[in-house]
Amino acid sequence: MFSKATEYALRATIYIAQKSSEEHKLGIDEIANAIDSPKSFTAKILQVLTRDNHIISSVRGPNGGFFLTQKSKKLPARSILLAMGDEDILEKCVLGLKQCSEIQPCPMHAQYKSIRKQLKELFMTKTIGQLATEIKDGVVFISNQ
Amino acid sequence: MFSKATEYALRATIYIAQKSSEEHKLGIDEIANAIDSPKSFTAKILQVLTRDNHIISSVRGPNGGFFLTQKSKKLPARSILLAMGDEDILEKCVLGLKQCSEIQPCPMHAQYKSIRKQLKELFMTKTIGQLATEIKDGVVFISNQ
DNA sequence: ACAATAAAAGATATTTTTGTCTTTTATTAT
DNA sequence: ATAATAAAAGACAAAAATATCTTTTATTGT
Repeated sequence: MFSKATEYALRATIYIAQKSSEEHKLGIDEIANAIDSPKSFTAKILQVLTRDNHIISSVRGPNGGFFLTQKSKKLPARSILLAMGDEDILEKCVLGLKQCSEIQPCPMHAQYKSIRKQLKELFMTKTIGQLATEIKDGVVFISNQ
Repeated sequence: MFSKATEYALRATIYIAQKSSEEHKLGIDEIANAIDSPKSFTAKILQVLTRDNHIISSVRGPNGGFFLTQKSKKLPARSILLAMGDEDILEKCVLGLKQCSEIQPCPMHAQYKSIRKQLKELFMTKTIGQLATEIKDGVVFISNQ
């Protein structure tokens, strides 16, 4: 569905949203470990989300780390896909046809459009904070062991 | 959603199903041109579908080419995904978690499982022949121009 | 038999994705 | 000020995906 980078971005952001605050920031070691992702690669991804997209916040030095502002927690999950350049799936034709549309539908269009719409709806309505809360509610912990 | 290879595989197979018969086979040039894919790369993909998976049939030499048997037209679109090793999307967690399930759901599981189910249903019920017929019915032609 | 045709097979190239490692910069506590 | 800490930045490496090109093999019509 998504690239590894986008998967890590989603998992990391949700994890940070759940565990961090402005007073308690998270280090890259803890994050990468918790979401089962390669540390250095994850650091690069967090850089993109932090520096280029301001979805995640960070400070350097002792007691530094990553955290999410309340404002960021209100962002839809889709904003992570946009930041990672991986939002095509919410828009594009299943068969990869450029001109696929209501007027020139591909053979799967009629049935697929509803699925794509639901997927888009999911990523547009669910906020990062909501996703983090669903973990807090005790349902599950992000880990891949 | 799918890899380029899988997109080409789906488009090519549907195109061959629509245009070919045991009496009228299609050459790689026509196919690659019609579905807007790189010729040699498409040839490799057709090899996989032909030699390894027997979804497409082929004969060499003059009047040779690719075609689909009636039996193959009854295969579900999913069989192409399986052949291309790209069926993960019908099974896996959106966030890429290995243990995501009803018991250990990821924060998106509750809503995503319905979408994934519909996608799987689509690829399991729609046959290659049905997809080809939807084009024949005059709705659209596969091309990316 | 022979030439022409078209897929099969094999080798190679390019690009993208994924991943690692080292150095630098900012921040903090002592 | 200085040392310790932790992210930022940059260079590099490996793997996978995408794509191209050449040679071989099977088949057919003459």
